[in-house]
Amino acid sequence: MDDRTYAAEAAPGEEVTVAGWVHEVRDLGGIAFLILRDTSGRIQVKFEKEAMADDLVETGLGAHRESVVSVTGAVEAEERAPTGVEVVPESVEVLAPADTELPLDPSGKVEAELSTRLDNRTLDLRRAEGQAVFEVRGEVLRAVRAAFRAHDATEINTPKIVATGTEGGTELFPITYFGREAFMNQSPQLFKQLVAGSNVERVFEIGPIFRAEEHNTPRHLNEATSIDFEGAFCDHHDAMDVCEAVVVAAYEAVAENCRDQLEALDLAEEFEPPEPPFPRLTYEAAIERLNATGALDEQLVWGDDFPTEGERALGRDVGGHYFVTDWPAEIKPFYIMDHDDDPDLSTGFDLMHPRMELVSGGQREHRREKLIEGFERQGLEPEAFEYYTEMFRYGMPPHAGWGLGGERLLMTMLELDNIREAVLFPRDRQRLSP
RNA sequence: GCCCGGGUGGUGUAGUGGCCCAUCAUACGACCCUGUCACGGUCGUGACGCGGGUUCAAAUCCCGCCUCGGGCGCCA
Repeated sequence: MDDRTYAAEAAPGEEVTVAGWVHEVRDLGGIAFLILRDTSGRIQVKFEKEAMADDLVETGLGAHRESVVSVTGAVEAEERAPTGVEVVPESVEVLAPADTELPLDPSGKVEAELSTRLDNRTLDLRRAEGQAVFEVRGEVLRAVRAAFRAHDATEINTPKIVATGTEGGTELFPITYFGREAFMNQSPQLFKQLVAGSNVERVFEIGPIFRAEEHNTPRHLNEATSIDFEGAFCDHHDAMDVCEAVVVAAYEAVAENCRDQLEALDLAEEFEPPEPPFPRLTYEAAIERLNATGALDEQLVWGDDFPTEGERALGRDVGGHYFVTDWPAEIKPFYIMDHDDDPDLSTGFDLMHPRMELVSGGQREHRREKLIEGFERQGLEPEAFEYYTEMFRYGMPPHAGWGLGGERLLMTMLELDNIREAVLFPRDRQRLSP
């Protein structure tokens, strides 16, 4: 296929071979048009029945929608054609026929439900919108990596099969590991800390996390992509700075490099990168502000977590991304450091989008004794985490970091209704294939 | 884990006890049409998730199962 030309690049005067899917055949009688679609766009192939060999016309017009065809012919400028050019075919080959009845309509004339789309993801991704989401996703990941590198962070990969859970609390998927009990990791948290404690110092990881919660919502997955950062000699303020930079970099890259995709998603008009710095509200201030909105039936008091409706109300009030800082120590995990001058207050922070939580982070407890106390307070057995706590004996620097839900970033960025749209093959409560 | 709402041709839908051997769109098949742009026109094929029950009568009401979606909790 060396001499294949993309639909969007076929120039008048050239002799080309274009290959792609039959998007539509419009047969007007004496003249007919086959719209061929590939990754770059569409191009029209013209069949003038009188002037062309019967078998050529038969092959071309007999191809069903979504069949894969290869067309060789001359490209001609034609202002009546949708893209200003059309191919006059000399030969047409059907490389792969498609069944006549499709499980969903890639031309988008008839909507399909999300579950139908996910069952037929290949066809779904032939829709311009589906293609656009994952092209944007690729750009986000590229931009995020570049932003981390600009902050001197090294990309790492940590195990997804582990002996113990990270934080307790959340449900883990159990597996059998050569006859021993093991789990799919819910977070790279402890591992990235162990690497931040080395000379590598600043690390990031983009990888899967697994959570066995049986929730059924448009914003949860059982396998998600976590974008994690951890930096030695960072405090929670530094971590928030990096977080902000990474999120903004993702938006800016999409604004700059994904115009066509935003167009396909009908977002081109309103798409705007968020303006740093994001407001940083303390938990206490956030509670007061939320209570003042009057959105909740019951006023929140110190120590409460924000209910879903509260997150949304506060999001509407703030109107953009914002951090919530200085959470009560009791509702943050053991590895988050508390303020020295107020042990009830933690350095934990969340980054919120008006629709939902995106990031959770904080400065970590690097003092071994305090860390072990924390384990005990949370009802975890420190012995199970010796591989982790032992390393705190040998010079663990102060460090901080965070984890960002990759799909949530994409979902909020592209205003997707359901997080499953942001994953090629989502894993949820009921979906295990494809 | 608790709670709520759905499942009708390939796809998306209308249909709250008889007006339904089920509506519309799209797809599919046949025919007509030489500039379509979601081409148009005529005709045609094609469906009530599964099982049980109520009733003279069930797509419609009830029960169970399967399945999908959503809300809360929790979280990324």
